[in-house]
Amino acid sequence: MAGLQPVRGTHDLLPEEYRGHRRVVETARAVAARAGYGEMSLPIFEFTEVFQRTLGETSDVVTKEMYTFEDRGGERITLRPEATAGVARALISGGLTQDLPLKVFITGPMFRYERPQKGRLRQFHQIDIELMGVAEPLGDIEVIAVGAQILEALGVLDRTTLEINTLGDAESRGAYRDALVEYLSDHKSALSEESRDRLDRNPLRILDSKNEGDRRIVEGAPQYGDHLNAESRDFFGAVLGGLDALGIAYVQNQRLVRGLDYYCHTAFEFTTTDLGAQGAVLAGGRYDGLVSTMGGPATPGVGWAGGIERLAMLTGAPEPAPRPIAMIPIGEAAIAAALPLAHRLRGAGLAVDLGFRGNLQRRMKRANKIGARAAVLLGEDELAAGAATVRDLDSGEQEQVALSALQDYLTRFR
RNA sequence: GUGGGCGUAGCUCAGGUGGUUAGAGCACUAGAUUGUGGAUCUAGAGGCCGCGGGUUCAAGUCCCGUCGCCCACCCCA
Repeated sequence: MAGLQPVRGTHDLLPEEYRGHRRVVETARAVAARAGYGEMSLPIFEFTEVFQRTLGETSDVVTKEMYTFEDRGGERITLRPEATAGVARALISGGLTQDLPLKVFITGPMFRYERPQKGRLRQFHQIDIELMGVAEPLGDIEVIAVGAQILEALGVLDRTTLEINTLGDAESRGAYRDALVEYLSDHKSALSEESRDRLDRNPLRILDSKNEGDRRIVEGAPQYGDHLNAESRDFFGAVLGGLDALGIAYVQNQRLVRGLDYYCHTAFEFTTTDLGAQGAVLAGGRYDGLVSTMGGPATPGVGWAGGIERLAMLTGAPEPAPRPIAMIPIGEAAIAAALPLAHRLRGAGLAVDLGFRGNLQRRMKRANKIGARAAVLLGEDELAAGAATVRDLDSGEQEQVALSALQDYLTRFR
């Protein structure tokens, strides 16, 4: 069976599986639209710097997961690993800073060069909303609330836990970072190799370590909460207060740190234990520094991304496809007549299947196989009478219907 | 990048300690049934047993390598 294979970590989405994806996307799109988030589409590749600068030179995504290549003009191009940086770039290059707040919904493929496993692919799909130009905690609350509402609409909210944390503002983050580095340096020899490596480059990530020894050391580490300045504490308090007011349950998790460098203040993740090791199903946070690090005017932002594959797995079997009506001509004359008839009925909004070959029995079998709701039999007798025999494939009952009344009659099978 | 498991028909899988024409179920095609589907029966088609090398009189089976898939670490959506 060697030969043609899909590229590792990519996946064909056949119609049945794709219905599950569509349900996620359509639900999210509708919920987001009600909150005023309009859908936009972005290029799936950008200049490499767009991601390199914004995601942070030390993040895993940038250091080892980007699909980067040189195009024919010698430009360094990267397939987008996430959507937020692209929105920020569009905001700046498209002059949208004059029209804030910007509220957008995005969906499409993302690319990360990782080792595939359950719920993790190299080409995967996300839904994503971004709110830019709002510095108030009300923005964080709305964005999280929309996420929760989408999960609710998908029927999976009660299978997730909202974990939330604050990274504070730049001042708090700096103060905490200093305290953390001081503490960890005292235990440096006991840290795992990887964590020792992170001590200089990205110490906050050590809090996230799953290494046994590291975890024990982290237990005694200074708490984030103790180093927040008053402003950051108030901000976080307001966010939590808003969630309380909306009845959105959450768990504070001081170890929740975002992998991408541009986050500040609120960080959150809706997680599940039902998908194996890849538990994050919808995650995001606030990124007030992003637009300015890209060279644009200081513009606050909040947003999240949700994994469509993971959400689709969680929602389970997709809804069955709508049941068509099978058009079954018998004989040459009927075949000639069936095509325009099917065309007209389709034009009127009915789902009509017309097979390409076969006798009556074959076509009936096919009708059954595709789950047709009814069969429209068209033979010599019917043609002569200007009618068709319509058979209800569930009950087995059938009756003759004049062609002029056929369209009306068939609507009962929708 | 690191570990573990697995690669046999379109799909799900059998094929003790090597032994000659490689099997089943589902799906597919045809017929039983020339204007009536689902059920049943009959027949048929479908395999470089992932790939390459090695051991052997003999390899789907044992050994080495390689590629791929899955799961986990890591990271995240």
